[in-house]
Amino acid sequence: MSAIQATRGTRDILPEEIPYWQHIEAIAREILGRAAYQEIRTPIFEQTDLFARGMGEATDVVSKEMYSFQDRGERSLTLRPENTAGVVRAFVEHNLQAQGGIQRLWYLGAMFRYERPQAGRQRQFHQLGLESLGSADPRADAEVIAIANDWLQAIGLKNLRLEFNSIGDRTDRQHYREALIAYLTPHKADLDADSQDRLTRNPLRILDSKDQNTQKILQAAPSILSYLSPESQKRFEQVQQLLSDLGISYRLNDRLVRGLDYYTHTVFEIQSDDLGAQATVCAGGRYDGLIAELGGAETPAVGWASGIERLVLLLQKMQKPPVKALDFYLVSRGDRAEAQALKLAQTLRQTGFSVELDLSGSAFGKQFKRADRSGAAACLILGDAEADSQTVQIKWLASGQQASLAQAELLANPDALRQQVQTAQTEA
RNA sequence: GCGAGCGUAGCCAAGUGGUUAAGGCAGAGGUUUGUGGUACCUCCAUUCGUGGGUUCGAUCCCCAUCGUUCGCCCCA
Repeated sequence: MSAIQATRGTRDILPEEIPYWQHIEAIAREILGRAAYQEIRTPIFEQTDLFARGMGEATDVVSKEMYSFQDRGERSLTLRPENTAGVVRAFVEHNLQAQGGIQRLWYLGAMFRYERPQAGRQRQFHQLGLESLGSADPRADAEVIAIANDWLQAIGLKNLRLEFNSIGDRTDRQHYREALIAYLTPHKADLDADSQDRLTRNPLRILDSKDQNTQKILQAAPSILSYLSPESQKRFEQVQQLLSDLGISYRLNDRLVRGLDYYTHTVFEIQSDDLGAQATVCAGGRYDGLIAELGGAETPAVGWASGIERLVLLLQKMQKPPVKALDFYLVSRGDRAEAQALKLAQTLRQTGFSVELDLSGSAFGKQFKRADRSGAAACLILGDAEADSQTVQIKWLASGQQASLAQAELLANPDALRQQVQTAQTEA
């Protein structure tokens, strides 16, 4: 009888890995909070139509990567492949724009895409993202990029690079699209098979083909930047100026296009070279048309999303996980002592200390061995002798110093005890 | 969806068509029946992802399947 395994493309995040996640999330909460962002939690599944309209029917994500199913009421539902559409849906549904000003929202949660699993790519994965809804000001673009930058830096990641581009508004892009098709059509026979197919389906995406010959042909291709209207050009330059003023370095990449249809003007990716084929850890841009597309008022917006698994992979490559800080490991042996040990553990916990209680009942020698491995600052020892006299032995594991004191005395001055624990922990 | 590699204990890992599947780490017990981090001893896979086939016999060969890794596609 074989045991059931986690399904393909999903995985368990075991306690050993959790410190990395908590580190990433804690810093995000801090930095997003300081930037006046508020958390939003939207459903994990939505009506299929929301994603089809939001991301574009022709995109790969919609056409072949969605986890869609019918529920018992015959509704077509889809596990969210990304969360911008869901956040925008909530924004429109609850009329958040009526609250005035701009809405700054962030989210964290599981996303689902039916793809072939690979390093840094699962079918269920987690994204942390933000959406700044309601401002067309170039400062909004620069602000969201600056927040991403601060966050990734505060996490401790190095060697990241920001790729930055503008794809203009719809009209700019239409003109460019025509020019690109006009340029590539004579070379069609020399393009790789995928690119030939994309020439009619989604020509902009030919730009990031990895095929060498295609890239060679593209060297002389027209640039999107030559097709920006004067207004689009101006806002592109403004965002760049703001980034420079903030001291954020970026690489202009006029070949950077994004896979989802809703982007306008600013698009960017933050990439790492340490992840193999999945280089992008954070990506986003402006999406001025999406909110109206989904039934809301015409509202400019900009945002990004970041894949947590990829950040965890990068962190694991560069640092050891933080060791858990345990204050006390409590060993006990004998009927009276064991009964008292639980009470003592609870009292210490209620006073604010962390305590691991050894439940094995095995020989003291074994319990000490576990105490040592627990990483605790001190071992508390409770045998029947101590139980009878209402005392406890405290042994500081790093120094080996041991003392006997009344249980009441241990808790008489929590601040002093906390001080001792901290001293022991910093020494260890 | 396409191509290639891999799958031996919790982890790392050797191995061979033939009655008993190395080793290391971790774990459990003991030397030490109330004192850890060292040392020594003992234990820890009727079984080699799963199912089928070839064979007198398969962990090893073949097929299928599941999972995984790398690349493509695509994306965070």
